[in-house]
Amino acid sequence: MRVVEEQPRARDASATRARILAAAKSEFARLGLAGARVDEIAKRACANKRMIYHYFGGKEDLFRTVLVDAYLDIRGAEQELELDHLPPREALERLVRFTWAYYLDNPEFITLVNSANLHRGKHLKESDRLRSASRRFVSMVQEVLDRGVADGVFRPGIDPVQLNITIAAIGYYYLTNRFTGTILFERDFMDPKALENRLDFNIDTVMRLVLA
Amino acid sequence: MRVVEEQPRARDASATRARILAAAKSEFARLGLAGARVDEIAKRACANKRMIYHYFGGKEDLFRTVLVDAYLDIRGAEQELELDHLPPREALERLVRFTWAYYLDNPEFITLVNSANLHRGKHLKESDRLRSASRRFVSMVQEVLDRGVADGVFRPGIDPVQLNITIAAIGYYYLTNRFTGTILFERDFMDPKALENRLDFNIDTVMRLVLA
DNA sequence: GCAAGAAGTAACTAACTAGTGCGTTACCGG
DNA sequence: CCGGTAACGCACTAGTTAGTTACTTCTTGC
Repeated sequence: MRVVEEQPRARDASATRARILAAAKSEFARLGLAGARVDEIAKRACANKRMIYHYFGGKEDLFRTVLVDAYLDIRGAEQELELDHLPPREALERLVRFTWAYYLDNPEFITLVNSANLHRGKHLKESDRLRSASRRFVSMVQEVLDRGVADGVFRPGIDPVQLNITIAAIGYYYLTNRFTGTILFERDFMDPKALENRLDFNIDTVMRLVLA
Repeated sequence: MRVVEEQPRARDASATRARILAAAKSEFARLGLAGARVDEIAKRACANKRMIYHYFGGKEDLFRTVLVDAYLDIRGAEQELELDHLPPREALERLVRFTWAYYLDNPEFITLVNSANLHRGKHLKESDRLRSASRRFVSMVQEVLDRGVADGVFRPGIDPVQLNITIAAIGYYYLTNRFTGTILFERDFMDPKALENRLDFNIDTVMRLVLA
């Protein structure tokens, strides 16, 4: 029996922290806060459990960090859409498409948000960064609406927050409830054609909602 | 110190079973499958933990029963709407109002569905009762749509499943994410006026979606 | 009125789980 | 090159948790 000499890993604090965060995001998304296991997160991160407590304090603090990161990621991506470079109708359609694509590409985001709300939002209560990022997002949509009204293509008086909620809702609900949906409605919610149909339906819904 | 003589409770299998089920529904809704505690469910049901294993088999089986019951309840309530007695527009508005009111009156339903989907729907996979209840529900909406098209008030070609998903989504998302929503958008999602506004917005959304 | 099964209880267990105490090792500024 | 600090790892613990064993008590059909 030959013993393979294990190299002690080169020390890299930020890389270890990042690996833990990535593993935690995946585990919390998959199993929720209560279902996730600290030992498993450490194992998947190829880090010692002790490091989780060193960098993040504890399971709940790690969860909080994962949540804030996830929200900052989507809010950051939204800012890069450059909706102000597009005519109002195209800008709004682009937002609907982006939201749908983001949920599809980042399925952990949805379950993390569900977990955050299962815990009544207590892990996000005092995050000013998130609040200001959201504020910027709402005013971005407000601007698109204003331009649309000025151009006469959108009807006036639409609340941008309600519109945002609806844009998120019609994509989010379909995807988060795809398992029960697939069972109850006896159609494969994740079939590429079904996904395409849903996106088309959603764009139509939003357009009919705002068009003058 | 006077010892109060405890009456042994009259034996009532179905009542005990029902108490366990009610307590389980509340606990699973509050904390999820992983977060709920069997001991706590027994305690809240004023039942011995052994009875849970006696009546339901185990924690996961209890969860499954809670989920099926919850779905059968909403599907049953929908059947009592008698949409076929109303003109198409009123029928559809009634469905939107009902869905919203049901979520508001049964907040556990939403978190149970979220939990079911976190576990990828595995607890509902082979429930034929749910599938047939859903089928009846879809055809009920289909009929309303058909009548609306025949009357010339609804445009043709609307998929009743997509419509149902949207009607559910715009209420469900607002309510399930009310905690993060309240924090991020800095408005009280549960304020009575806010709830009223949301319902109005949703009715408007659905009507614009279907009207010819 | 009595046998037998059903309802109910208490105490237990084996496995797990978040968190820690404490020692070791690499790296970096001086 | 060396001393201190930050990164890292092992092994443990105290408390939980789902599930069970072994028993008592009530109810009901005959």
